[in-house]
Order: sequence, then structure tokens, then C-alpha cells
Amino acid sequence: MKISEVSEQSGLSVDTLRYYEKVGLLPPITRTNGGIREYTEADIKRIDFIKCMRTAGLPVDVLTEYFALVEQGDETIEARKEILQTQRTRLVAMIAELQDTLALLNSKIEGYEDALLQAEQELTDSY
Amino acid sequence: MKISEVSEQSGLSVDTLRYYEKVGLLPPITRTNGGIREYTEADIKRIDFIKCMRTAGLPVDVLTEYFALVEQGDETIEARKEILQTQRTRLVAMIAELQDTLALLNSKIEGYEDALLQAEQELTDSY
DNA sequence: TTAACACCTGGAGTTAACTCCAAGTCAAGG
DNA sequence: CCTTGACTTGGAGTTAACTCCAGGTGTTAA
Repeated sequence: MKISEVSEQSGLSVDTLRYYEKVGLLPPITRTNGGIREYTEADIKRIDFIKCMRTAGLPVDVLTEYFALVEQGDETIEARKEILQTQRTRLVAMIAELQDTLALLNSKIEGYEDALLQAEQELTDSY
Repeated sequence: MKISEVSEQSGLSVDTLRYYEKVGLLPPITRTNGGIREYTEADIKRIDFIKCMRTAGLPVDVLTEYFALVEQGDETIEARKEILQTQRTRLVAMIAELQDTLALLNSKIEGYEDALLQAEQELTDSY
């Protein structure tokens, strides 16, 4: 798969894909004779995982560290697990916070609905 | 309340508080004769609201626009409601995404737990 | 009244994560 | 073969949201 196709499919820009490779978030992608990147299925899967974690606010350098550990093989399983657990804790806290914010937003919106309703009422009353 | 106390209480740095004022996220804070900021209860409440929305990823300029509308009085209620509704939609989508990511993270962690268990098993087997 | 410390300003610097650019190479159709 | 369009690189530029700094002023306790 060529870079433009991967970009299309993943929603990440070609610049971002090359940037991810530069900072070690993606492995060195294999090339055709002419030097053009050819993404494998495994690369695509990794990109999906990265995308998911990035939208959850997991920083690029944490992910880079994680993949570096993956490269190092089975001895790093414990360390990798810890990284993921730390991020899980962060995520759980974040979801809770977002839900609080959502509740606040809902009550604000409701407040505005009441205000609008009342304004309308007053308009009607003036007849 | 002085800026350092507000900082302490809100968890925002004094620099951030001054920055928020500069970009119009906070109104011009009233000053003592000497020119030192004296935050009112209303300011504190607004800071709490801002903090909540910022941690939910609501951009500073959207919030600035929102408060500018608040200044303009009742005619802008409809517009303000729309801003909040847009953000609510964004938030709901975000929470859903985070929950998906959390599920993925959980299954990855479980995978590592199995791997560790198996490694231990093999260690025991070797006796 | 002076030391020490918190506060002020305007403006420069930082960080993360891209995003863009110039100048060049590769691939495919006519 | 030549053009057109996608690909390459290294490196510079951008954006949001702070964060820091220098040089100065206000405040308070000994």
C-alpha cells in the first residue's frame, strides 16, 4: 500500500505518516526499488492502534517508548504492561472528568432553553 | 482574593491566569490602589467553569467567543446555546471514542497478563 | 526604613505535534 | 522520450497554550 492510500484510509496526512516514522512511532517502512514506501498489513494495524491511542491523548513519546520495548522482545512485557496500565488509569480519570463536564454543559444548555422559553412567553403575554 | 491564592486554589499558574485575562477569557480583573489584582467570587466561578471546559478540550478561542457573547446580553442567548450544543456533541463523541480506546487497552493488558502467566508456567515446568 | 518577598508589565521563549516547502527522483500514459 | 503527477528528502515554519524573564513597583514585618 502506498503512502497516499494509507493516508486516505487512516485519515492521517502523508506528512504525519512520514513524521511518525521519523520519530520512531512507526518502524522504517520497507521501500520499492525506487525508494517508495510500501506499507504492509502489519504497518496498517500499527497505525490504527496509534491513531486510537493518540485520539485518547496518549503522547507520541510514550507510544514511541512502548514500541521500542516491543522491539526488544519478551523481557519487556512487564514494562509494557505497566505503561498501558498507567495510561488506562489516566483514561479512566479522563472519562470521569469528561462526564462531569458533560453534565455541566447539559445543565447550562437547559438553563438557556428555559431562558428562551421565558422570553417567548413574555412576547406572547404582550399581546 | 490575590492571584497567588487563586492559583493555589484553582491549580492554574499565575502566568496562566494573567494569560487568560490577556486573551479575554477572563474579564479585566479589578485592582487595588497599588494595581494588584483582586479576584471576586464571580471571577473564581468563571475560572472553575473555564478549567472544566479546558480539561474537556474546549479551545481557548471558543471560550473567549462564548464569554464575549455573554457580555453582549440576552440577544446572544441563542448563539451561546448553539456553541454549547456543538461542544456537547463533540464531547459525547469523544467519550465514546475514549471508551473504545479503554476497551482496547484492557484487552491488550489482559493479553500481557496471559503472556506473563504463561512465562511463569514455563518456568515452573522446567523443574 | 529597609530587607525580603509578592506583585506588575511587555515581550521573548518553549513544547508538542504537526505542516509546509524547495528541489529533486520515480512511474505511467501518450 | 516526454510530460504529468506522486513520491522522496532535510529542514524550516506554524499553532495552541502556555511559561519564563528582566526590570520595575507594592507590601509587610522586624
